[in-house]
Amino acid sequence: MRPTTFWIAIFCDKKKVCFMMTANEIRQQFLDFFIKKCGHAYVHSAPMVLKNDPTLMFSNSGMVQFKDYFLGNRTAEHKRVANSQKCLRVSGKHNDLEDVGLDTYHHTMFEMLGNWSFGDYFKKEAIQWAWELLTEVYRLPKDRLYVTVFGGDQKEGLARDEEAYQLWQQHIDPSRILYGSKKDNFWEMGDQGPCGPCSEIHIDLRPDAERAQITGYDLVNQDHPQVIEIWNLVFMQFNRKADGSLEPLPDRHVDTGMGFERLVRAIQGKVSNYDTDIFQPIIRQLEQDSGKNYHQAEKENSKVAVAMRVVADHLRAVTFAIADGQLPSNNKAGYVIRRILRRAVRYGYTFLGFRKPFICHLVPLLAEQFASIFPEVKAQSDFIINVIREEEAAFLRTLENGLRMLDSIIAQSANAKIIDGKIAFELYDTYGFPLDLTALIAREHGLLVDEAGFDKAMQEQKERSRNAAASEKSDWVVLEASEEPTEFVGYETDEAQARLLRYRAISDKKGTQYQIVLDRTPFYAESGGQVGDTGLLIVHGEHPRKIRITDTKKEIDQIIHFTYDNLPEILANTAHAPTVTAMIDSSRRRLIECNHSATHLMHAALREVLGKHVVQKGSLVNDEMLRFDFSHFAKMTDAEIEQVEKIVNAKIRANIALEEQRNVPIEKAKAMGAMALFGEKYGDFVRVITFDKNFSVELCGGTHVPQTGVIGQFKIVSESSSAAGVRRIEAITAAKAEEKINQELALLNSVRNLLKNPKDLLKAVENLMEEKQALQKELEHLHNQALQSVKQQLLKQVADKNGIQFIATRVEVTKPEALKTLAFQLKQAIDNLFAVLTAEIDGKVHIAVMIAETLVKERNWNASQIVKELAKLVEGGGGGQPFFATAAGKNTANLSAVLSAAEQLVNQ
RNA sequence: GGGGAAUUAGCUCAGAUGGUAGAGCACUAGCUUUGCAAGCUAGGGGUCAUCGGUUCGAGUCCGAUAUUCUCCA
Repeated sequence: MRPTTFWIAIFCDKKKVCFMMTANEIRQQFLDFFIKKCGHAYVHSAPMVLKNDPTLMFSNSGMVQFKDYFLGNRTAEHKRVANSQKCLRVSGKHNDLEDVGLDTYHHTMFEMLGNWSFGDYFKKEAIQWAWELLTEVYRLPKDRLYVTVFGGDQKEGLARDEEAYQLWQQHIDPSRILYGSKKDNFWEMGDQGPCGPCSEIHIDLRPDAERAQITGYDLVNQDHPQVIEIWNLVFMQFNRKADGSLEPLPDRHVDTGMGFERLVRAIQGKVSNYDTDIFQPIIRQLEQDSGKNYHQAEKENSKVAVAMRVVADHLRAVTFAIADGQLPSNNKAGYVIRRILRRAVRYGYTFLGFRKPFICHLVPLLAEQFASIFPEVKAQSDFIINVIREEEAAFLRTLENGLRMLDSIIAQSANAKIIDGKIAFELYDTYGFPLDLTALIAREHGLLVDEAGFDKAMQEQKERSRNAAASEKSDWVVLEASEEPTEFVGYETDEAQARLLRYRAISDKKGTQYQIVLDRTPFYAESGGQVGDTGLLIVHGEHPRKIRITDTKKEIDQIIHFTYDNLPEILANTAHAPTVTAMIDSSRRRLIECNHSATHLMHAALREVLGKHVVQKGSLVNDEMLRFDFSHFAKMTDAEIEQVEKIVNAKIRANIALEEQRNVPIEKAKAMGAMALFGEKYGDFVRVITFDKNFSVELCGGTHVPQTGVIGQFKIVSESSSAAGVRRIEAITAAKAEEKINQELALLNSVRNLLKNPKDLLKAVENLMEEKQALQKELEHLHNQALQSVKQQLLKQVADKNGIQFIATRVEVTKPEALKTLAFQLKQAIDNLFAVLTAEIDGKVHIAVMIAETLVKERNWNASQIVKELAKLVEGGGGGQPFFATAAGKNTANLSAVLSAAEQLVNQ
């Protein structure tokens, strides 16, 4: 990474010309300062989207990727590290998604600059370096800076952080140091885990006149938009346990986080993060595309400015998420991304007048902007653009539907002057219409929305969901303390002796499960798409006991075994850390391995057949099948699918031996041509799986067949789309494939037998279908003809009675539908018609009454009422319209009575 | 995992309260035009997602299934 070395000249303070650092330069100076001057190692940002952490969906701060170091689960490779971490926050104290864009300094996606000490330096250096960087390198005015230190907490029994106070005094006047409460100055990762006092640096960016009136000291931590925290130095020295108590950590760490966007704003002297060169290029593009002016809108306090901020912010979140492999979808992390994108579309739709996808056009700008620090966006920009465009288009359609629906609701509610809260919620729920948008449109029509009703409906829905989820974790029961991560021996063996180190209970609606940690295990934990192993733990002792393992998962690099068996009871009489024999379900594992190795072969084959743009976007491997999602823009043709199958099966027959290399330096692995995935966090050393070094080389932690011949057979069963620009293939291997092929062949055989073994089966079926259609047409035609002749006869029977063209007769037809058709045809042929047609079909009497519209009006006759009267005679019922009605009854003996009753009607 | 909605012609969609399945675009033919673009006229095209139920009668009401969308966790 090289600093971009151009300067932008700008005018500030009207007269003075000063030079302003670009955002890219500011970031680079931070990294240079800690790396070159203070001996830190640079670490690339972890993916913004997390894969193996059940407690968190996204990196929400810089420390997430270092969590294990703080927890003591792993020792750091470098004791001093500096980085810029991509972060995403959509909920929390200040980061509720619905608030972002309303102000000028909160974001969903942001960068967090940080310097880190893992058991190395502590408060002294952290404070000194922070001060030096801000005041000497960035030359921020000292008279605008304030710092806070932890003021102690009686309830926790924690003293003031005098040490930090003393250290700060060496740099800054005591009148600029504030003591803070536990809320502001004691940092915790969550309910449990490492924590400690922190010290924040705040900056007062108000104009001098305002500063003279009220001092910045009084505005620190008061939510003033111009007096803001820019850097938080966290000194981790405690571990919070599940029962709430604190214990000192063996090693003390430093974790600092500086909000990059705010820092840039402070250095560039702007009143808003969005006025910095991080956001301005995007906003300028938006101005061009929408024909609206941002700063004008800002002055007028119009929603146009909010909308541009929302779009500029959300664009970043969505783009980086997709670059890290998280596509918008309908659940979990994917749903968060979808919601963010939709919020941006909504604002663009309502306030910027966009009716077609517009966010996707901004991606190239962003890709260029971050090319040096986060190249993953530029490398995939075509793909990202496609995904965003499709998602935008889909939501715009939904929006239009909702608007139509809202229109009709407004039309119906015009008298009530209020829109039912339940309906507003339905709009929100089904069409993604937020309340404010519904309210806005309602207001334009002079209506209000019942907000209380909306909240109630929302609350009810949340309640339903919560009851369905909710789980509770107990503390770990530690049988033997250990800081080593579990050793995985499953590459070599299916069975191993191990010690049971700790376990805990997890309860939810479905019952209680136990999680188990061993010192070593052959159980593969679900990862990289490969499902976790199942199997048994046998607890040794006088009375050996079995623990059935139903699943194995990773939790921040710990291998966790899951069981529903009652662990406290099983372990009741065992000494601490009992010895167990851990054995996986081997036959299941062998099937999984076939599918996993086949996935690698298929991945390589796809790249050969479709092109190098094919990149894995998701993978599932279990004992039944494999599922593989990859980037590709068109449906695969049958020929392409066939070719992929052919290549994979050829490689299987070639019986290529597995080549497994562990602890390969990542750079070397890449040089070998190994496919690494975006959005996947790799360590410095990786495992490389090769099947023929000229064919398939992948970084992979999963388990594989020893040679490809074991797979036996490979068969693609479906190819479909899973998202915009992403195709999904499902395939089967080994015995499953054989079974499937045999089934299909058997099916084909029985069809062939049915058709008496024709030469060309396909042609035979086609003929059959054509013939059937022709016959159907002909039958219809004949039916019509038959009806025509009946109609001709009926026409002759029509007689004039008192000026009414009357007919009442029984006809021979086979379907009730025919009575109806005849009645309508008679009506078309004869004016002033009064027709009563009856027929006996399937043991029931059917009656149809047709009355000319003129008679309906003149004589006030009603076919519906008449038919009801007539139906009574045959113990039936019926109804219809005034001019035409039908009925049916079961008393066939009285059929003629119906006809004479009809005659009487006319004679009256 | 839970709630809600949608599925009608090749495509995009209408079809209050159950009562003879429709429009626009696309398609075919004829006419108009030097040709194109287009216009006019006529026509073909439907298992109203599937299965079952209620009813004299179901695209419409009820139940199940499938697929898609949507909201919540």
